[in-house]
Amino acid sequence: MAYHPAMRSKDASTREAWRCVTRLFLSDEAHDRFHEACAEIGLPHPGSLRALLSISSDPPSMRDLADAMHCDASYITCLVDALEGLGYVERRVMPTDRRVKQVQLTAEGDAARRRALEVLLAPPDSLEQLTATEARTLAELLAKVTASYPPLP
Amino acid sequence: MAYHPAMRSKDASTREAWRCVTRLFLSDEAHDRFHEACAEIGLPHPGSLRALLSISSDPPSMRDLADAMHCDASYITCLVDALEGLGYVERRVMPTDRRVKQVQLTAEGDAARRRALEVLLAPPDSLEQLTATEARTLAELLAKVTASYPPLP
DNA sequence: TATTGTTATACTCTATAACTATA
DNA sequence: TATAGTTATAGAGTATAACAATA
Repeated sequence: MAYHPAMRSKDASTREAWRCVTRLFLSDEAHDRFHEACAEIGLPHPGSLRALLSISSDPPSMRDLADAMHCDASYITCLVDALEGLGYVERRVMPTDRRVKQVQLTAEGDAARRRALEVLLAPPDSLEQLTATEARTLAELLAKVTASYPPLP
Repeated sequence: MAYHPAMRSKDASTREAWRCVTRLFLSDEAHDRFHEACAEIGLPHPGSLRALLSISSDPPSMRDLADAMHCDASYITCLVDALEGLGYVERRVMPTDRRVKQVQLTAEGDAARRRALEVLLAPPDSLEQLTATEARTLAELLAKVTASYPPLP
């Protein structure tokens, strides 16, 4: 195969970028932030915060949540129990199919979610050191990369 | 306070960049990759892979590993047991202080680590779609951001 | 019969407490 | 006495299996 400098360079750059993401991941920066956000709104599991963030204005069923979070339905029961206990969500039996329960965000739940996001999305010091131009470029590139991932409320 | 467009823009960009990182984090992309890498080299816990990756050529003590991983020493015992059972590391009593055990990587351990990294550092499809220039820019910016984080072997 | 959700239970990962050996 | 490491045990988080209600 012929030498192809552009391809080789692109591959190396892509790998280097992903290596940095992996380091970010291993640094527990985002992980710790997640636990802080849970503490902020009194949630016991990180799982219940993920569930809270997954609930859109179109109320999902328990099964929808299980699918979105790639976990077992029984665990969703546990997570939604916690959210309901804090008054952040309500279970509503769907009239058209009485097997299904829809998970509806309450006003308190919406406020709690906003507070949790405030903690979660506060950038760490390592990002603050970028110049304005660098920050904008980074945001644009990462937005392109994460376009296919589930949105954040 | 006076209106200061550059600052405001920088803050918004930084937040947007971090929001993307959080989405990447929530997507379980890196998390799943970690489990794949564990399976590749027969490790039971993700923790034991983190430990394997933390071992430098200057063999750390059990306590060094516990400090580096911010976890309890007893858990390090469990992780190193797993690594030793697979022949990836050896415990060596330090001659100058016989309380201390140094964790030495074996040739098998070094090979396993390389295979694990191959899985771990293979960039996901979402990154492959960048152009060569974009990938290079992203790598540079992320390298700057993660400069203060622990390195990856 | 198949699907939604719940309960009861078990497994995995990680921490705490009590202990041994060395300093 | 204090520190390194281990053992035994307990806790948090998540899954599996059996079940009830509805379709």
